[in-house]
Amino acid sequence: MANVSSTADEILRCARSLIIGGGYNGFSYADISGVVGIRKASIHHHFPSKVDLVRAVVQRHVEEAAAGMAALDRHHPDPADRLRAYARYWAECVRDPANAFCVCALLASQIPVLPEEVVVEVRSHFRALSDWLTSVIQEGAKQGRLNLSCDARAEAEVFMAAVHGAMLSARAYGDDAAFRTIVTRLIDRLVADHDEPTKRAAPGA
Amino acid sequence: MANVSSTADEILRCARSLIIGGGYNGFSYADISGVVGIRKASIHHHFPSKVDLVRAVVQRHVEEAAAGMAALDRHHPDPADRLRAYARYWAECVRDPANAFCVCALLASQIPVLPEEVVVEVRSHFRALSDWLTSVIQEGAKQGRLNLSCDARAEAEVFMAAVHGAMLSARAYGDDAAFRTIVTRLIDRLVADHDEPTKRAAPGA
DNA sequence: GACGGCCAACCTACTGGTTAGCAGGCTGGC
DNA sequence: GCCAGCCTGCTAACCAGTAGGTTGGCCGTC
Repeated sequence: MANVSSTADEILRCARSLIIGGGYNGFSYADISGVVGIRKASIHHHFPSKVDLVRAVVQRHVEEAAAGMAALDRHHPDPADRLRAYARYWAECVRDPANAFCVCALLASQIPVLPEEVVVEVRSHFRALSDWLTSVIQEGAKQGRLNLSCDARAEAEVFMAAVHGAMLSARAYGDDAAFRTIVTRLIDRLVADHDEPTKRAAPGA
Repeated sequence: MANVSSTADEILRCARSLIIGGGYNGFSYADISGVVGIRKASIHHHFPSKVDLVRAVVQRHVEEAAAGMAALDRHHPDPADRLRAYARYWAECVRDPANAFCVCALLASQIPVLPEEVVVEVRSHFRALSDWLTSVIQEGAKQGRLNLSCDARAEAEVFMAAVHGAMLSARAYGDDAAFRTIVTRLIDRLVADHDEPTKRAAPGA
């Protein structure tokens, strides 16, 4: 909402990248203190408990994701292009170690040991992303730009799962190109299922 | 290799389910001590350090996975059936909270904070699984049972990513049915791409 | 008597969190 | 104009609890 102080902002950004690195139990207040150049107690001043901090990180991610999806909707009238732009965005993130995973996807893997407050935020992100992908795919099908092999919701769930799994594979292989390969395949299959089996030639085709 | 003592075995099983719950930093020796009914020091007797313990868990998982894939090869001559059996196996695991994730997939998400010894084991599992899926899909394509939209390796990478992502979605939604939905779609698309768009009628079709 | 399995007691480092308090900026009242 | 009062941002010092790990020794058995 209101713009928070730059220190709280820095703490959030730092916590975010630490979570992306190793999840909820993979970092401590001391880690943040070291990076931001502030004492542990000062972090507690901005975020009383670790739960508050992580929840704030996730909430911000959810907001930014919503804004990002809205921006994609605005800038890419063609649903196929919208999916490609979404993929490009994440491909760029995956290159940067501090950004190489979706905060919510990473936290989702640790849900059994996560505080409930964080779980609900993570869940809401999955719902929002699935909803958006469903709408994009639905629109693409209506316009004849995308070829679905089942209903849009199911197609969207497969898409989302594959994107998250691709982040995992990139990390496991230690090779960010793995992400791009998988996601490109995924989109090609949706966009050019019948006429262009392996590669898209030109956007207007 | 040689069958270890039942205590070491219990420790391994316990550590495994704890890792599945929250990853490398999501459990402690005290947690295991509580569940197995043994003192912390005794765990160190069997596994000198946490790295040794987790590496052993992953190594066992890799071995069991190899055995499982070999068994699927033996019991299911039809590659499409083999993929379905693989999916069924994991669908069953996902129902059980102590088994609801692939140990290697979960650890892969935390690679940046993992000791190198564990990382190499995790990586080798991803390679082995990708190799096996590639061989199954290749064989299915040769036999005309599967319809590929790209080369078998790429198809296998998409498949593996989607399966891992489906585990994540099931966890995020708190609904193990989400896993089955996604993976069923995924296989249907491979098996019955052209003649049965949404649902497989009978195995012999 | 050597060895495998186990444990009590202990260790150091670090965890998330609290407390009391300081410096500086902004306010209102005189 | 000035000062009291308050708020924000920050910190040193401290806390109890827990992390992974070590030591020395007990007990059975082969």
